[in-house]
Amino acid sequence: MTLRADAQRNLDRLLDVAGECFAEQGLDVSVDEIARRAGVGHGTVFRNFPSKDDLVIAVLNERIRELTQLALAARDEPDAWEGFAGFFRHVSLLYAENLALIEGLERCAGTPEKGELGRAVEQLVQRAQRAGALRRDVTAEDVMMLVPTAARYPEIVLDGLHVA
Amino acid sequence: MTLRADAQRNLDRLLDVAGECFAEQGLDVSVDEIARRAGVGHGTVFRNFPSKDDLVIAVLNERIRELTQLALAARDEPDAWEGFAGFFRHVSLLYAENLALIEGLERCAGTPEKGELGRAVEQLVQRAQRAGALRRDVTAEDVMMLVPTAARYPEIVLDGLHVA
DNA sequence: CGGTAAGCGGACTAGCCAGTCCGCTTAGGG
DNA sequence: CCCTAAGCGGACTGGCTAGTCCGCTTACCG
Repeated sequence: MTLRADAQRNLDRLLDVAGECFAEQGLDVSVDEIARRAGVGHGTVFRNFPSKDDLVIAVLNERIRELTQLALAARDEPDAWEGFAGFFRHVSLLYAENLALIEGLERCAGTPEKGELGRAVEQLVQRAQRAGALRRDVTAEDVMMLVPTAARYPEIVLDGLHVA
Repeated sequence: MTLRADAQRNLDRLLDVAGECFAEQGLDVSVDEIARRAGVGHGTVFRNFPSKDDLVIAVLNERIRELTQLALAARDEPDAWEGFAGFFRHVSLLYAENLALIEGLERCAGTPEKGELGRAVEQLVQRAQRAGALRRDVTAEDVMMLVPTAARYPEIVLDGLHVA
């Protein structure tokens, strides 16, 4: 079962615009505003996503998949600490320019996307710990919790995480 | 011009209850709920505070004055780094159990209370820096920005701030 | 103890929100 | 090109919010 061409265009545009709105203004933007900026009626939003929450989760899951790709790439860096630190810096930047990540990531607990991200970051953390470069008393979850602050001060937090 | 005894009781109770509500649930609690928990009608809230925002600021200013007292006490600690670190740990705890601080402190920019707090923290920071124990590239403002994350991981962030 | 103004609180308004529904439009297969 | 169902969007609902207002209550002064 495939969508009509115009419907598919609207859906794509909707996800793009919703991503921008949530990033700029946080998850409290009204569905009306998203629909207006996407050039559709808000009825169209609710046909594609039964509730606003479903739209939020769809957008966040896209962002989470991107984070997972970053983590997997960082795992392939030759130096374990540099791989970890590079990932941390990159994610900090993304958080700094995306309110949706700060406000909404915990809503995705339990989704398969969040699980994959968790596993990827865990590998990164364990590799850096085995190399003796990362404090042994932090978990992957701790690391992700530290990112929001780190968004403005990544080097200070990295210094606190580093074993010299 | 002094308040009638019952009116004064209501006002005190209102500030207490509002402080609790904002701490537990954040600044989005409705005025209705605060009034109900304080045992008054919500008309009474708006007689004391022209808008909800005025109530929020009144509550936050109380918290800020408490923080300022902590900073002034920390300045009198014999060891400059321990004074700073103790203040940082204490404030982290307060943030961890008070949503209002996380959500609302920036609203108080410009109030005299916020100015005093800024000056007190600045003294603390400069003393620790003169003692060679605190990174020279952070300002008092940076320190206060780091607290929210530090609420869960104060020792890691302190380690990042410390000069060994 | 009685008069009065300070104080009270709930009914009311206006605005915003998510979510529903249905008559109109139009894409696209035959 | 025409027919039809997929898709559209805006009018509508219901619930929640901050803020207003006024008739009733009660603290407290003389």
